[in-house]
Amino acid sequence: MVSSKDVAKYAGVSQTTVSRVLNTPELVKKPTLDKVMKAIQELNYFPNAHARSLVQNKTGTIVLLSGPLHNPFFVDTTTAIVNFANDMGYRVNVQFVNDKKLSEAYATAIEHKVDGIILSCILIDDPFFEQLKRMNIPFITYNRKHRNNEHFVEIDNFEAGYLAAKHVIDLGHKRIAWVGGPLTVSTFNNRYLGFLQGLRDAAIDIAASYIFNTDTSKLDISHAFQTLMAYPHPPTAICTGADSLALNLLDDAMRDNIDVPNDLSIIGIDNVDLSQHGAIQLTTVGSISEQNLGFMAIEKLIEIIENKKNSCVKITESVKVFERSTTRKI
Amino acid sequence: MVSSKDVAKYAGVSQTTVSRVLNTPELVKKPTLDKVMKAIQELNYFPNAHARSLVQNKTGTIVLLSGPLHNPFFVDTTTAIVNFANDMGYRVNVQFVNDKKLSEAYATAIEHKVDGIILSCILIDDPFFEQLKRMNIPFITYNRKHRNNEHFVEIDNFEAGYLAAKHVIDLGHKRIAWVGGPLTVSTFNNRYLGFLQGLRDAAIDIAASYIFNTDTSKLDISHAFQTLMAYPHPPTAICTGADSLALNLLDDAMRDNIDVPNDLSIIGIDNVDLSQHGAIQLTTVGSISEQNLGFMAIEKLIEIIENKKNSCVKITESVKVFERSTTRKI
DNA sequence: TAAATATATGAATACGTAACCATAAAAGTA
DNA sequence: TACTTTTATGGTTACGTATTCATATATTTA
Repeated sequence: MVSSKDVAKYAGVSQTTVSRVLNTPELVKKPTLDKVMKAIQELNYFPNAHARSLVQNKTGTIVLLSGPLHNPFFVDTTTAIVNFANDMGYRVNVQFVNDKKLSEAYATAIEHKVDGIILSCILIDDPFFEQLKRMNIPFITYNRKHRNNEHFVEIDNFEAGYLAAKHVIDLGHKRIAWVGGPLTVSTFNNRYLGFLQGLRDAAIDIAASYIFNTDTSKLDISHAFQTLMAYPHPPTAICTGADSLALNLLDDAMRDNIDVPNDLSIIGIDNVDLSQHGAIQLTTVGSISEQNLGFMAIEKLIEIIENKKNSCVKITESVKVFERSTTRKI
Repeated sequence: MVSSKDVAKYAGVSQTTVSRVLNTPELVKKPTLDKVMKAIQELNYFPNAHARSLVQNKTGTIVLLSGPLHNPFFVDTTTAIVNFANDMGYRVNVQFVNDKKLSEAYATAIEHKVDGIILSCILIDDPFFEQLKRMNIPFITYNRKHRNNEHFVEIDNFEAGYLAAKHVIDLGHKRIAWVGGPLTVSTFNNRYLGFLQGLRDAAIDIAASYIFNTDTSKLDISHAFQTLMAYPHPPTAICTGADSLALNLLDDAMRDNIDVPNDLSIIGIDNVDLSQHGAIQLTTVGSISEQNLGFMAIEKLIEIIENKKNSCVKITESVKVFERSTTRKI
C-alpha cells in the first residue's frame, strides 16, 4: 500500500509537506504543490483514514442502530439519516439490531471511536444506556427513548394512541381491538396507554381478549389477527401500535377476503410514506410536521457532535389523524 | 481515552501482555489474566479499532453502495446484505448513491481500506471501474454490472424483459407500452432489449411514443404515465423495467381512477417482497431462486475476501413470471 | 546595509495497537 | 547434574498520519 512517505520520496520532499498539500495547501509553494500532486496522481495514492483517525481522534463516522427495514418506518428514517449525514461529510455505519445483538453493536461502536450514535432500538430500562453515557460518545434516540434519555426525538405517542381510538369511536365503532408491540418499548407503551385513555374517555369497554401486545414479527401479528377474527363477535375496528403492524393486518385481511374498510376498519400510527400509496391508502396518525423523525434526530446529533449545541434535545412532535381509505363509519 | 498502556500500568504488566489477554488469552497465566481483566473492567477499557486496523491492515468493514430505499428492491437487498455481513463479523458502511456522488463514495471506501465493496450502482461504461480494480480491493456488483465485470450476481435481465412482453401478449394485449430506466444501466438496457425481442417474436409493432426510457424519479415516471394515458389510443398494458416503476405507475393509476387490471395491465420485474402484499398483488418477473440477490452477492464477496474463492463469480439467475392481480386478459 | 519578520520546508514525535525478538524461569530429558 | 525445551512475560518497533518545533530562505523594514 502506497503511503505518504512513498509520495514524499517520489516527489523529493518530506512527508510533512505531503501532509500539508492535502490539509493546508495554502501553506505550500505552487511548484512544490504541483510536484506533490503529480506524485500523488502517478502513484495512485489515497491517505489512510485510520492513521488519520488515530492521530486526530476523530473519525467522521456515525453509527446508526436501526430497526429492520421490513418495517417501512425504518425505511423512511434510514434514508433520511444516511443521506443527511453523508451530505454533512459523515459516513454511516448501519446495523439492523434485534434486541439480542444490542450489546455487540454497542461494543463495535465504542471500539471504533465513532463521533456519535443515533439509535431507535433502546428499551425503557435498557442497561446499556448507562454504559453508553459513561463512554462519553454523543448519542440521540429517535422514535423510542430510555427512562433517563437526554437527547431524543419522538412523536407524542400517548396522543397518537388516543387519537387513533377517538377516530374509530367517532366513526361509531364499539367493538375495537388493539394490536401493538412489546410494552418494554416506550413507543408502544405510550401508544397503548393513550389508546386505553381514549376508550375510557368515551366510556367504551374493552375485553382483555381484544388486546394483543405481542412480538412484532409477521407471524405473531397474523396469529393475533386470526385469533381476533375467529371470535364469535370479532372487532369491527383494529387500532394498531404502528403502520407496519397495520400493513401486516391489511395483508392478512385481503388474503382472508375480509373487506377493509367495509367489514373491518384498520388504523395505524406513524404515517409512513408507503401508507400513502394508492393501493394502500392507510388511515393513520402521524406527525403534523413534514419532517421525518430520523432527519430531525440526525440534524440534532450532528449539531451536538460539532458543539453547536449543548442544551438537551427533547423534541416531541404533535400528531394528527390522516384519514384515508382503511377506516369507515359503521 | 484509556489505552492498553493505561491498563498495563494499572495491572502492573506490560502492554504486550494486555494485548495478549485480548487476542491470545491461552498464552497468559491465569492469575495474570485475571489481574488484567479486572483492570480492563475497572478502567472501562475498549481497544481502539483504528490502531488495530493500522497494524493489521484489516478493517472488518465492507462498503455497500446501494440504490435508494424508496425502491423496494434495495430494501430487500440492503437488509440481506447488512444482516449477513454482521453475522459474519463485518460492519457495513451504507451509502445511498446517486450517480453524481459516486466518485466521493469510491474515495472514502478506498481511504478506509475497507475489506471489500458491494455495489449496485455502476454504469456499463463506468470510468471508476478501472480505478477500483487498480486499488486491489475485492468488489462485487449485484443487479447491475460493468462491461468488464469479474464478479457479479444478477438475474437474466434480457429473459425477464422477454417474459414480461410475452406474458401480456399471451393475455391478448396489442397496445403495449414500455416504461423503463436509463439505458446506461446494464439492467434496464437488457430488460428493454428483451422486451423488444418479445414483441418482435410476436410480430407486434410498438410506436416510439409508447417507449419511455427515462429517469427513475417519481416525477418522471408519473409524467410518462400521464403522457401515455392521454393518447387517443392509450396502451392497454404497460411493461416496466422494475417493480419500483410498476408500483409508481400503480399509484398513479389509482389516483386517476384507472382500474388496474380491468382498464390497464401492469407488470413489473424484480419480484420485490412488497409486490406480494395483499393490497398490491403486482404481477412481476423474478428470480426462480428463493434467495435474495443481495444475499448471494454478499456471501460470495466474503468468500472472496477470505480467500476461500479465487475463481470468478458470474451468476445469472433464471427468471419466471409471478402472475398476480395487476394483469388480465383483454 | 543590517535587522526583523514572514514564508516554506524538514526532522522528530505521538496516536494505540499487534508482532517480533529477547530473556528469565520452569519443566522436561539424558 | 547439565542440557534442552517449553512457558510466560517484557522491550522494542512498525503501521501512516498530523502536529509541534526547528531552520533555512525570502521578504520587508529601518
